[in-house]
Amino acid sequence: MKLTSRGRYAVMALVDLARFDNINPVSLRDISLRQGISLDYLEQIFSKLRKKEIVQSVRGTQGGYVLNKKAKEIKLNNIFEAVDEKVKTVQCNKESKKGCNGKSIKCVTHNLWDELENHINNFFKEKSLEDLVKDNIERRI
Amino acid sequence: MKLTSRGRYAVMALVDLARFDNINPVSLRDISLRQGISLDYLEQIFSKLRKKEIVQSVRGTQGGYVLNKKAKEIKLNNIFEAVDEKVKTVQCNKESKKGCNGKSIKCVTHNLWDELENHINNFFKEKSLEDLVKDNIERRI
DNA sequence: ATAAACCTGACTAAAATAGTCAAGTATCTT
DNA sequence: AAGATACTTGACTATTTTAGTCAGGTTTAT
Ligand code: FES
Ligand code: FES
Repeated sequence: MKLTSRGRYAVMALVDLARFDNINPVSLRDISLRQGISLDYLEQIFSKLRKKEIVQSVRGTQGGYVLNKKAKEIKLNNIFEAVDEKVKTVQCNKESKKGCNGKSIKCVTHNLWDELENHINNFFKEKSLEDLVKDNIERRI
Repeated sequence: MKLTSRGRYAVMALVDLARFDNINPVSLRDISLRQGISLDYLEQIFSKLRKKEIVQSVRGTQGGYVLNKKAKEIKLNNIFEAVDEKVKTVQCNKESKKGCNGKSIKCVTHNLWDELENHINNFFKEKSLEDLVKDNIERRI
């Protein structure tokens, strides 16, 4: 199981944004430079974040992005959902002969993976962007 | 983040094995049929499980595999480790200019991913094969 | 002997990921 | 009005990983 870059970048970028958007919108170029993430890739990611109303865009010179909610109200699971970083542990193939078909037949481990999925998602639901920013400021990164 | 088939199959197969190895070794062919997993793929997986001493093989006719430890002592993290299903959340690229280089420079989210990794691994360390078998018997699957 | 079952390594196809590239549009500054 | 900055979109590509196949063994009970 691994975390994809897309998910990781989304969180990195938003932590950056949360720290610097107090005065002016933050341009993706700045985030790109500070966090070492490809500008083009950031654009893809922010397009998704905007559609899910996690950030707001400001076009034109001096434009950029701003958080669309309080950092406290943005949880990790919201971010991941927005960028399609979903936790998927079950198989449950519609048309498998044996085992994982999800409906009538559940494989011997189905419940286990369900538990795991919840376990992970709980972690994401608890953490807010604000928590992350605070952590960072404390450690002076 | 998703669980790979290899990891899922390894656990499915071992749960099956744990239920049926009391009298005779269990052949991969039987597991393949019961769980709907490709025999060739199972062989790859069991080769790894054997090397990590989670199962023991019995060659020849009527051969098969047997658990090498008590089901209670086999934890999920042992299984995953054996089949290289590792949890990887950090990036920490050795040679990245900005951000994740892991040594001197840690990106703004490094600690978060570390926490996540621990969170997930704790789940794996707690669950034993015995727990899973019991669950299954209770639910009469 | 022979069949069942383990053993091994190489090979391949498909999917997902991590980007890149190109051609815009909107808005601020001068 | 011109130019620069920065958002917007969609298509395209390379790389990597995963999942699975295949072929050719060896061991051992009967
Ligand atoms: S994971 Fe859902 S039935 Fe196997
Ligand atoms: S994840 Fe370790 S430095 Fe970014």
